[in-house]
Amino acid sequence: MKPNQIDNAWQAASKCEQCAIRHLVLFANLTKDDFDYLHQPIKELHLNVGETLYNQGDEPNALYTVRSGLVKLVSYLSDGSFRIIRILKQGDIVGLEALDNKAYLHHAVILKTASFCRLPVEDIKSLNTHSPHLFTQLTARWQQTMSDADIWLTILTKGFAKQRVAYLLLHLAEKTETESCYVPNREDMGGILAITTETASRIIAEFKRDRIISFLSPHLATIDKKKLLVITHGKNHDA
Amino acid sequence: MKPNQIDNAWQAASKCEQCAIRHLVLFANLTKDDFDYLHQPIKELHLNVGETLYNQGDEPNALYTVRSGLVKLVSYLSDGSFRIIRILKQGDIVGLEALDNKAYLHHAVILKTASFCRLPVEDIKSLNTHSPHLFTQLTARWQQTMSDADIWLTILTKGFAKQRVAYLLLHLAEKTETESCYVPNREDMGGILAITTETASRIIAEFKRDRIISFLSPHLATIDKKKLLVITHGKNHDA
DNA sequence: CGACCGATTGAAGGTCGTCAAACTACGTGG
DNA sequence: CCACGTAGTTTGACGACCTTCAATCGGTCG
Repeated sequence: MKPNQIDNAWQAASKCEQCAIRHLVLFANLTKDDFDYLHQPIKELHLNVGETLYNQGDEPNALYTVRSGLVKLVSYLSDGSFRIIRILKQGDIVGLEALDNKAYLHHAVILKTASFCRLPVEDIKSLNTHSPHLFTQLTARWQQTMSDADIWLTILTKGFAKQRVAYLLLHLAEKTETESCYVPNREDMGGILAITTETASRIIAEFKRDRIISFLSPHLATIDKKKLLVITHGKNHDA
Repeated sequence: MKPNQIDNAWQAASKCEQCAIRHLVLFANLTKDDFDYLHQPIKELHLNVGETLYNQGDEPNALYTVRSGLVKLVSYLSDGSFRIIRILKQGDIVGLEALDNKAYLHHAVILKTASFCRLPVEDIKSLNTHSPHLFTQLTARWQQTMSDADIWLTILTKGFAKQRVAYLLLHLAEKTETESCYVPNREDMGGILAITTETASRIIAEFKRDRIISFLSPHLATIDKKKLLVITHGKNHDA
């Protein structure tokens, strides 16, 4: 156990100009002059599965660019149950609400070992005051976030549980951009899709029997995208 | 039928400095100097129930502040069904995605006779380049939109249809801030809550029998907030 | 008046939640 | 090495809830 996850996770300052995923991140189109407005070098941090980047209600003084891994944003309801609001991958921004100076709105929990760049709110604001470049990127991120949220709302409230699970798997496969696909545990799937763990389990078990999904490890599997796509579209065609 | 809704809806330019709801709108904290960056006076427009402000895919060259009335953002799915993504009231911004220069993401349809201020995208961008005041407001609006979307996602995917209808009515009552409450037709309620028109109708009919809701006109009713609150919280207590 | 649209109600069936139990994997300790 | 406990997954049975399909009712408009 580390006495302080965050402190120990700090790495040497990143060099934004040479960043390998620069095209994906918030600072994508900043000029060399723009970087001079940063008060301190941007720091990078690494977190493991289950660790939290921040909690709901924490004072928000930074936002984070996801360099690798997966993060879930979790919100708890008055009855003790929870809902997973979003899942963020490489290039996404975690904690955009920090710009509004109030409080973080969710718990940000690591799903898959992740690394981040920490962007202090003051720097973002200062940069934005002096340069129009960042505004464009911020607009795009906001737009992206809204658009994602709309898709979730549209798809995840539509159709049978089976269709929703199929869609979720396809969505997660997009995020990883490989043949293998991260598969959340059944409880998290329930939290994402608004179904019970049992229902999630039944459907995943059925997919396994139908060879639609094959687990390589507890949270990693290969999926048959064609079959899943068919399931998302129509009714159950039992072959 | 008007040959062109938009043209005829134009009113004389509004005087932003004297706007009665200035504290609510995007230009809330602009200075007198800031307004000099506007290329043309801000125009106001009025639309009636069923008219559209813009359609999904339209080229986005303006965003709109809701001065009065109600607007629904509608998205159609591949199977022909639709989902209502958000409902916007006084002070909300319609078409924020215009800033990202691509296309409107939804159909914006008037639910209740509404008036808007039209804010050209070029003006917004120009203003933002010259003044930091607008950025603060934009951030706040984005934040508000995201926050609303999260609440919808959380609440509307949780619990029985009856609880969801109850919550929706309370939510709509908040929007109007009076004893009377706008009540969408049953099909729209279905589109919002991801239930069928029949289910929506059954629940509203039951609420009417239980004196929880009383219609003043087809789309206007008084509601018993206490009883509705009880319903949103717990299981069905048939009295 | 008759057509039409939306709201309402009924009946039947399917899906999913609830409660419960068995099973697996994993780590601990005897 | 094996017994044991814990946590997550799977499976079963039952019933409530909601969808589907259909018919009826009420109001408006031509």
